[in-house]
Amino acid sequence: MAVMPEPVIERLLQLTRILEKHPKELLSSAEIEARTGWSSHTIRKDISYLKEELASGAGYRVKDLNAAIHKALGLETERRFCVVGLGRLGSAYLNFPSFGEAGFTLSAGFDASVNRIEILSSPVPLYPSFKMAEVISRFAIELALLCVPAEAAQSTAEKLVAAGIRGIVNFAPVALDVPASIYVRNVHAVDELRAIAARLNATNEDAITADID
Amino acid sequence: MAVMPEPVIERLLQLTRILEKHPKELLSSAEIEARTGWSSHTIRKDISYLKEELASGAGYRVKDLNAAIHKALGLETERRFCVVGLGRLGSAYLNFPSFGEAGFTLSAGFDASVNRIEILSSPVPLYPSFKMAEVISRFAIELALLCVPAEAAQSTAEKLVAAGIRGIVNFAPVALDVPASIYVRNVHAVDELRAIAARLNATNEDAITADID
DNA sequence: CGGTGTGAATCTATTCACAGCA
DNA sequence: TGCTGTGAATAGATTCACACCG
Repeated sequence: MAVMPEPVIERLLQLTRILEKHPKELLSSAEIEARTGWSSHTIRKDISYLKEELASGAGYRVKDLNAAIHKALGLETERRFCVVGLGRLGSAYLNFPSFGEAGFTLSAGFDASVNRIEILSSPVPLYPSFKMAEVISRFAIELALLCVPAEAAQSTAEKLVAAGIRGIVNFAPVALDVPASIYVRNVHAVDELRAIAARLNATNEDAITADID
Repeated sequence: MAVMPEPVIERLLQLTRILEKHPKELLSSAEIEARTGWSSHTIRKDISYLKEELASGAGYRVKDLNAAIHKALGLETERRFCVVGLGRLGSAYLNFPSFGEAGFTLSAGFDASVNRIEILSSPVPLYPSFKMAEVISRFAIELALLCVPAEAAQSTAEKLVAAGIRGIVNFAPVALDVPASIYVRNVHAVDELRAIAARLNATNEDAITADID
């Protein structure tokens, strides 16, 4: 199989969101274009990487397509994760629905403050931070949502890496410095606002340039 | 000026995070490579789009570089935003620090439940959802953090668009269907976990393939 | 026909190589 | 000498065009 380009993976991942909620049985590449802005060519090409029989004369069979993407991207394997840092954001994720249905099992929560752990009610066991290494290896936890304050993010990330974690979703607004073998995805509301602001700005500048021409 | 490619914008945006925290006065493209994994060539090329004098024989002047990126990407203009949906996640963002220092002003919070609004303590004024259109236009709010439950996301997004919002950071795990002129950035913990899982999987498959060869 | 599947062509981004500057 | 700046070369992703299938 030709190796799947990075952007293709990102799009297929997003596509599953649409497939999950799609009410009808079939969905054509043209409809996906209208919904996402990606050209129907791109979508057909993306789906062709799956190398499966998914079409039916009038579009893709939604269920089969979704299953094929899950299979190709390895989303079928159940994976365990933990939430580190149980402030407002972290405790919000402790109680977030929809992890389970996506094949992710929340196995533990950690916080530096023993007090905080005792106060919080949680559907999963909570531990003080010093037990991180032990708990992560005992339950074979592979992924972490890092929700500690900015100051603590780097040192906590290092502890996670030492404990054998394989991927981190970083909610703290700092760039983590970890080995290249660890997968990090940054999620910062501020960065997202900035990304939109940069685009609003670009749009305005284009308009100005167009006026001058 | 040659138009700045999309990926360049993303990288420069991320780079500001590193610059903000960098302790020294100078930073070379080689150091950035070690920190981010992007090749020093790519970084120099990216920075060359800024068309400014930023080097000093031994690397870039951190402060100047940061300022130049802010200028080029239009991050200097103060922009107002609101938080829509004040459940656990939304109320966590009401109290998030670091928006202000990045040039974003939180101007309002909205929730469908009047009760909830009265209970919450908040540093900014809170309104019931039916006042969204009025408040957004009165305060010239451009951006929104959408933190409502999945079921309400689409209809709320439509109200935001009608109210004149220009960009949405969507925390609800659904793909929004909005006009192409509205900038949407999706932030879903589940999707980030999936993206990491897909990569873990790819790594394993490569290992297996390598064994076979 | 109204769709998909896919090599080939085009367009875009990254990498290279080396000139030039402190 | 060490590092940036940038046109040119390479690699990579998207788009196209058309064969093919239900």
